[in-house]
Amino acid sequence: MKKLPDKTVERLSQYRRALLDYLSGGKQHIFSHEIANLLHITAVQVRRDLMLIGYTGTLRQGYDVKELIEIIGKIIDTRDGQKVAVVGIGNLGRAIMGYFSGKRTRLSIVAAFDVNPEKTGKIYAGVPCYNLDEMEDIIRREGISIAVISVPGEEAVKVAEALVLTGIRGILNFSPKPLNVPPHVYLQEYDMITMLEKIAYFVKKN
Amino acid sequence: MKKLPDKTVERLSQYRRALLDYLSGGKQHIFSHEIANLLHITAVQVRRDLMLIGYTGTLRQGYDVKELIEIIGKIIDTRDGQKVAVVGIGNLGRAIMGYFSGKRTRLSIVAAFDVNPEKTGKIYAGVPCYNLDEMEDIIRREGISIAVISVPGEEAVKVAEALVLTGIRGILNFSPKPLNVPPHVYLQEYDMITMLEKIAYFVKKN
DNA sequence: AAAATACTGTTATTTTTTTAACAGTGTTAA
DNA sequence: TTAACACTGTTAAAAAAATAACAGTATTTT
Ligand SMILES: NC(=O)c1ccc[n+]([C@@H]2O[C@H](COP(=O)([O-])OP(=O)(O)OC[C@H]3O[C@@H](n4cnc5c(N)ncnc54)[C@H](O)[C@@H]3O)[C@@H](O)[C@H]2O)c1
Ligand SMILES: NC(=O)c1ccc[n+]([C@@H]2O[C@H](COP(=O)([O-])OP(=O)(O)OC[C@H]3O[C@@H](n4cnc5c(N)ncnc54)[C@H](O)[C@@H]3O)[C@@H](O)[C@H]2O)c1
Repeated sequence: MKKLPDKTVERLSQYRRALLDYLSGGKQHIFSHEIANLLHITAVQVRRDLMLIGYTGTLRQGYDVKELIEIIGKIIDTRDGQKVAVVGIGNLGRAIMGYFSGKRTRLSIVAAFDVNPEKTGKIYAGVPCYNLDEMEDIIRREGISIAVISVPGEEAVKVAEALVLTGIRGILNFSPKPLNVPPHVYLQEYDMITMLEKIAYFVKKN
Repeated sequence: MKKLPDKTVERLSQYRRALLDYLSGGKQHIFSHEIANLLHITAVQVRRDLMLIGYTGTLRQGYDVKELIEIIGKIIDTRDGQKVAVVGIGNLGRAIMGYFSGKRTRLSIVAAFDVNPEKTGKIYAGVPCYNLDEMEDIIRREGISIAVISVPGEEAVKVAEALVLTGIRGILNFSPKPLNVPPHVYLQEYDMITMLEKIAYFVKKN
């Protein structure tokens, strides 16, 4: 299938979670406008996204919830799930590890890395924390494809370079330093200060 | 001035931080392509953004760094800065508080709210944590205009409704529940699982 | 059985964002 | 003093995303 638009993929992930929730309410089918209500978007957008993935509902009945969840899974997930590493087990890194632990999902955090000897060797949220030296080995051995960077800004650039060398395929960067990675590595940056300053701008009365 | 595009505002925030960094290197002026290199974007985009804010550099010299920093400040910041509250002092909430503490910026976290009596009454990263009951009072009294939501998903919708009633003007939501706020409240959602699943999709070999 | 209704799927349009093209201009080099 | 150069600022074009328009169809209502 042709690559889907970025924003459509984001919404598919959200549809799936909303639908899993909805399933527990016992209903088997759902209309586009109902999905739209769950996410506070429009029904057109939902239908357009579903069109793009080639899933077609039934007239007057809407979409089969289980089927749709499954289809979305086929698009997003790999057969065996993908493995994730967190680099930098500070306050944010630990919050992330804690948050993911126990969530059943096709994405599992299987390794953490840090340089602080007080942290390496320990287990955080059930996941071992290794020294940065071991990163390449372990990422290759475990087949980890995605990394989360939560080291201080000054370190992030070096860490990203090292990650690229390990053959990682995707990076989620929480440090405020813009990273530069080759095109075969999918990079998603999230800079909290930028987001807050953006809000500040739009909130400001002129 | 006319409202700037969303993405331009994001980049302005990033320009400013990159420029502050650059200033410490002692240089007074900077070219568009140098700014571009700092953020790993293109020089055209930089020049276009600066055009939109009406700032004009000098030929052959580029932009005056201090001046540009100041102009961006005029656009993003308010005279007295804006006050921020964090609702939900769990792992993520505390990480955020810790991260912001001591950063000199025009955005300051001045209050935290939680429902857990073990947390309320305490000070986190220099900021008092109040009971949720007091939220409306304190937000109004302090003139807090921006809130960060880091409560569990099930609570987020209620919290957001309560926040809207306090007269808050902007919300940054970290819970995975999509929120619905009136148009005068600027909402920015950040759903970490969605972002990771998006990466998973683009990283997946087909 | 005709008309109204309530949906889906798709194409068309609009809006937003990025990228490209290029005219203008002071500066250096020939 | 003319040509080449190295920049900026702006307009034009392209790409991405959201929104609107609408045709198609099974079902219900009249
Ligand atoms: N805490 C937050 O809420 C928050 C918010 C926004 C952005 N951030 C960003 O996330 C990053 C981490 O923030 P934090 O609050 O967790 O910081 P922190 O100082 O608590 O943690 C940083 C961790 O990274 C480790 N580290 C340092 N250099 C390393 C390296 N080269 N390789 C591996 N590990 C290394 C440190 O030992 C430490 O454990 C920073 O870039 C920060 O800007 C954090
Ligand atoms: N921890 C992470 O890295 C992470 C990552 C992604 C998303 N999130 C989201 O952020 C939110 C918080 O995550 P966390 O890991 O900090 O969870 P947490 O359970 O550690 O903390 C939640 C906090 O919210 C408080 N709370 C509960 N109901 C409340 C209410 N009605 N009003 C005020 N406070 C209330 C709790 O007392 C607790 O202190 C969740 O929605 C989670 O999905 C967290």
